[in-house]
Formats: sequence, C-alpha cells, structure tokens
Amino acid sequence: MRPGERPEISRLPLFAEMREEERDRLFAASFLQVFPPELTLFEAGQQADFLHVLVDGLVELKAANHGRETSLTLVEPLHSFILAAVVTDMPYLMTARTLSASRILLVPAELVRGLIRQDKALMMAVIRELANGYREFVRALTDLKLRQSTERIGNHLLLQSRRRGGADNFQLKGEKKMLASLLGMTPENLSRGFGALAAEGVIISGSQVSITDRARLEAFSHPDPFYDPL
Amino acid sequence: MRPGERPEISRLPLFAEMREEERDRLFAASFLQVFPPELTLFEAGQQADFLHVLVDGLVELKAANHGRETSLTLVEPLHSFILAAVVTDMPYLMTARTLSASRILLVPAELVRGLIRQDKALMMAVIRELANGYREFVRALTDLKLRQSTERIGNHLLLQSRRRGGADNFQLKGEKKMLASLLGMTPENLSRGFGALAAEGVIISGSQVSITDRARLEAFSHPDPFYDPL
DNA sequence: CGAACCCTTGATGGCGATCAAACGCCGTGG
DNA sequence: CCACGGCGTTTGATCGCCATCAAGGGTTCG
Repeated sequence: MRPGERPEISRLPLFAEMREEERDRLFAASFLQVFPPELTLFEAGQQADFLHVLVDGLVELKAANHGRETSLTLVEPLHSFILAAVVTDMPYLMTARTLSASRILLVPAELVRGLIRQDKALMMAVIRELANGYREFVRALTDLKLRQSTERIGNHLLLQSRRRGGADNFQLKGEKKMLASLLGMTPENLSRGFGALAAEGVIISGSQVSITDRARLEAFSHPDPFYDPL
Repeated sequence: MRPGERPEISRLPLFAEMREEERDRLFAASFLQVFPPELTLFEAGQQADFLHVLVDGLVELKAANHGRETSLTLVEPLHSFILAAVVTDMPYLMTARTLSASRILLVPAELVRGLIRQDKALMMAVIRELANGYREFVRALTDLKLRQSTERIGNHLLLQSRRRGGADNFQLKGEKKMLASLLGMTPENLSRGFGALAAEGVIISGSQVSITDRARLEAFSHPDPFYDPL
C-alpha cells in the first residue's frame, strides 16, 4: 500500500474505529491492488483466502449452475464483499468480476478472523456489514418472487434515485445486459420494460434516466414502505 | 423462564459460550413463551423489539407486497430469527408466523445490542449466525434464478435428505401449500412436479418422501457442488 | 472499413400461473 | 353416527408472462 493511500483506507467504515495497533497489523499484511475491467477475481467454490474491500470501481457478484448464469449483486466502492465466506471459513458462493477498472484492498482471511476476536470496533463493523448484506438479499428474493419484470425495473430505478438523494436524473451503472441479469430477466425484456415505463413516468435514453412523474412511477411499481439506509 | 428450562437454553449455540454474568443478565430479562400454531408473531415493518430464538416448533418467515405474498424461509429449532433487524435496529423485513405450536425465547433487542459489545463469545455467535443466514439467502436467490421449478423441488428434497444425515426416507415438514410458496411456485405446480419426479428417482406419498434412485435424482436436479454445514 | 458486440424490435414458443372441478381428510353439528 | 362444509391436494384445460429465436441498427475497436 502506498503512503498516500493509507489515510483513505483508514476512513472506510469497516476500519474507521479500529484501534491503531490492530489497524497497523491489518494494513501491514494487506495489499491494495488495481484490476482491469472484465477480470474475474475469484470463482465460486474456491476457499476464501482474502476479504475484499472495493475502494474504487465496480464489481459484479454472480453465480452459475448447469450452464446458466446470473448476476446477484453489484458491489459499489467502500463496501467489502464475501465477508460471510471469510468469517465462516467456507468456499465463496459467488464469482466476482470487475466491471470497470477497480482498486481493491485484499486482506488475508485468516488475519480478519483473528482480528475480529481482538478488536471490538472491527467486530461491530463486521456485524453491521453482514446484517446489511443479509437484508439486501432478503429484499432481492422478495422482489423476484412478488413482482413481475416491469415492476422490478420500476423499483430498481426508484431505489437508484433514492441512493442519489432523490435525484430525478441519473446514469445507470454497468451495461444493460448486466442489469437485466441482476433483475432476473433477459436483455430483450429489460428493453421492452423500459419502453413500457415511458407511459409510467420515466424516460430512459441510453444510460440516462429521467423520472418525469415520480408519483406515477411509484403507483405503478408498488415500492416497499420501508427501506434500508444506503 | 422456569428453572428446568434454563440449562436447555444455555446450550443453544448462540449462548453456549457466553460468560456467566452476561448470560444471567440476558436470561433475567428474557421470556420463554409458548405460542399456538398459525399465530403471527410480528409483521414486516414493525420495529424489532425482541430477538427471537426458536426452541421448539416450526416458524415461517414470509413477505408480502401489493396483495401477493410468499414464504421466504423456514426456521427450525435452535435457530434465532430476525437477528439482522435486531442488530441494525431497523424494522423487520419479514412477517413471522408459527406453523406448529412453538416455544420461543424472546430477548429484548436493546439488551442484545448492549451485550454484543460486552461478550466476545456472543458477538462471535452472532457473526456466525448472520453469515449463515446470508449464505442461505444467496442460495435461495440463485436457486430461483437459475433453476426451473421441478429442478428446485429435486434440490429441496436432496437438501432435506442431507440434513437428516443422508436418509432416503423422511417426512416433509409443513403443508405442501407452504412448501410451494417457499420454492416459488403454486401448489398445483408443486404437485405436478412431484409427479414428474417419480420418473427421476423419488416417490412422494402424502408427506412421505422416498428416494429410490439418488444418482438419478442428482443428475436431474444439478445440485451445487459445495454446501453449507447444516 | 469490417467485425464484434450491445441494444432494440418483432415473431414464436414454453413454463408456470390461473381457472375449474373432483377427491380426500377432518372437524363440526345435527 | 352420519351429514355437511371447509380446506388441502390433485388433475385437467386454458392463459399470459417472459424466454427464445431472429433480424436490423448503432457503436466501438482493430
């Protein structure tokens, strides 16, 4: 890790409140590495050797079975990923792939397991991160089981808007192909869904989203009344 | 809590390794309560007041949106539920309902949040429980996105068999209606699925399952090569 | 300039939902 | 004790959402 990067990393939620001593040990053994786009970082089934923390860029977590594959979640900067595999010392359940060039902090799994026992602040941060991840997947499953495809698209757009402080105009991240997989549909149907939503208060042009009638979009999408703080 | 019940509860994975002092405080403030079947314990959206630990019985966690509803997971004895809502101090994402008469330990959420900070063993147990729950939902989502309905049924039966030490004969828990919802299909299609599986190495008669040709069932279902320890 | 790939739009097909009806089980009440 | 009604389950017929197949336009990159 270069000297200039250290303060930046220290500010990550996962490490911000750790004691100096433990943080020193952790940083001494970790690597901050830059990866090109479209690179597979690890595959599902491998033993979890490193906790990954995305500092910059965009990472996709996906799964495959019997020739089919699907995207499960997008990791955005300042979040760790595959923490569950690291703390339980089990194989990864998902494959990770960079979407854009990404800087990732790699922390040896064994060290994480050890430090969790010694540093209360790290332990609490791990609990919070795991709980948030858990809730994210509960939502994703509910979304898929209870809503049809165009509704899922509408909710996704509303959620993205909320994460940007309620902005009416913003850019989609990643390719539409990827988004379609994340939302559990084919690219063709995502495209048709965007078309259908034009009548429901959103215009999508390229990767530019414009919410023109939020009330209408909400009426169509039936968003959940309670949200996560993201 | 009655005197005879205390040693039993102390052996729960979540509490087994706690220090005596903290465990005393926790038990003093908790209730062990018996609930009748078909009773809703709490609804999604409510603030998380109590950590629930199922000591005996069977509980379903479900979600609803816009008139539709679905079952998300079954809780079996000796597992806690809605831990994520308790540690993040957020509303429940799921509604809980007893399927059979159930004994449940209710621990005040505020106390859990406090004790986690003071007792390392409890904190580690919480981390393990959260990580396992997280992985369970990752799998459920993958299962739903990558497999078609009859395959999901096959995998569910293989998993149940594995959890009973590889038994070829066992009973389904809960009603089939509920199982259908859990697996993301209608009761009609679950029934047809069972019919189709007769040609793939399993016979279902009432709630009795008999795996007659495991290799064939596995070839049909494409189970994941790596599993969780349950 | 051409090849590859993403995205879009249209046509067709299949999995699973919905609708419908019959059977069995069980609890209630006559 | 039996009749009845309710509900879960099963089986059959039909419908609809979404996947698949197909083709054309746009952009990127060698």
